[in-house]
Amino acid sequence: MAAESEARLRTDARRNRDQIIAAAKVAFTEFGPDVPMEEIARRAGVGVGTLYRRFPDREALIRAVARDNFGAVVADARAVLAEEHSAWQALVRLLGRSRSLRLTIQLAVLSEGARAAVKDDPITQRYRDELMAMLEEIVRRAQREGSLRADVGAGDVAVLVSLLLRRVPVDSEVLAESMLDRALVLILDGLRADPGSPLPGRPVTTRDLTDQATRSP
Amino acid sequence: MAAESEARLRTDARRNRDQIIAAAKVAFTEFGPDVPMEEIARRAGVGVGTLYRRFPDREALIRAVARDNFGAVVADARAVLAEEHSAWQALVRLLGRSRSLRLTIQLAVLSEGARAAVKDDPITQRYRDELMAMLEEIVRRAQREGSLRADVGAGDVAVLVSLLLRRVPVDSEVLAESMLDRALVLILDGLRADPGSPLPGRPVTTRDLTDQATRSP
DNA sequence: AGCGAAGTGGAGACTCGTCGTCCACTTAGG
DNA sequence: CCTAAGTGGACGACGAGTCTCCACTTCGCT
Repeated sequence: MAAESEARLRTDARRNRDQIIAAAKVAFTEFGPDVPMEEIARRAGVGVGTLYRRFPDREALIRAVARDNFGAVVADARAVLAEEHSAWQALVRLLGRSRSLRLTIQLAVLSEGARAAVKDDPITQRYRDELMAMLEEIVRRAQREGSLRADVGAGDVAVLVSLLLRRVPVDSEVLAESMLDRALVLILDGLRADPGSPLPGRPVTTRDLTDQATRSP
Repeated sequence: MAAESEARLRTDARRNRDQIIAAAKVAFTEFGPDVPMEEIARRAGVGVGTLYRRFPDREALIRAVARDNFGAVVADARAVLAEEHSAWQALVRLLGRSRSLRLTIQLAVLSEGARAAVKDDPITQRYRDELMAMLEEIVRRAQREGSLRADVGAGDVAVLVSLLLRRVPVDSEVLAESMLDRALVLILDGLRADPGSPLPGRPVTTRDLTDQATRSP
């Protein structure tokens, strides 16, 4: 349905639509999913009218961005998984903080509103499930190959990444980037296989994370 | 001056003032420093009028809360530093995610607005400097005793803690708590002394963090 | 126990930022 | 060259939050 109406777009309209999504990606990453619609329109070089014509409300836009972005991340992850034979290396590459992964987490995990908007979109849902499955697969393989500590679950990894990928309010972009690069390495070292300290509780699974909305017993 | 006017308060007024600060602490921790003034008043069991009479605007309230809270954290840290002879243990205890430490970071590091409000308050400033100095001291001692990896600075530690202490939007409080407990241990393991991976760049100092506002060259 | 100064609460006026519509105008493309 | 498709941005509506104002209550002194 959406695909149908999109396909029939006049070429200039199609171009504008793409620009809007691209602009929204950047704006969402930068300011979060509450950024004013007008800001997005401005960055896309279109009027708000055009934006609203294409996406009747913020939710629709968020959904479109989420699809686009989740798709990219899934493709990325698949590629990494295929190329890298060391599961640990795959994990490291996956967690390398990329723009799109950051936005994905922003939309899917943090931010109440965006989560709600995305929750019921079947396409995004499929992507998310696939992503989680891949993460679990990597964690399992890395543990089997002995590079990842055995007492963590994929959820633990996800929690750490989501902590790391949140927007940091530091003025200097460069400084922030390098700080986070270091933090990532430190965190990865904490995940390395060798006792270190015993972890409290039981491993966090991906289910633990996704169930958060359903308030299961 | 502030102290003078506070001292002259009628006992009931003084009580209300204390309740307001207590309520604000909780509300700030829970919703961030933008929580509506009315919400704070409600929790304190007073009217907004009373709130505004005591604190002419949000900034004034934030300043008062910051003083109160920083003071507590500093006292805490001092106690830990005195009791614990292992610097590593001191570090572990310090980073144990306490309510007040969380609020402190919230106000002093995250949140544009609060940072601005607090920046020029000399009392808070002194507390902050003292806290930073203590952290540096601990890091130095822990490195000398060989428990903390040598290639990190106090700033690295601060960055990790601030990552960890941000509000996590998970419905189940209990689950969130236990997840973060695990994340903390994982992060601490990454800080442990033993090679692991080489860190990129140079150690982040506390100066790197505090200079963020002044955009130095 | 009476009195004035100190303190209170909350209704509502006001501000501000954002949304989303509407329509006169422009443009793609047959 | 014509028209259906598309555009932009001014503008009214609106919700959330701030802060004032003042009739009323309470404290605590004598």
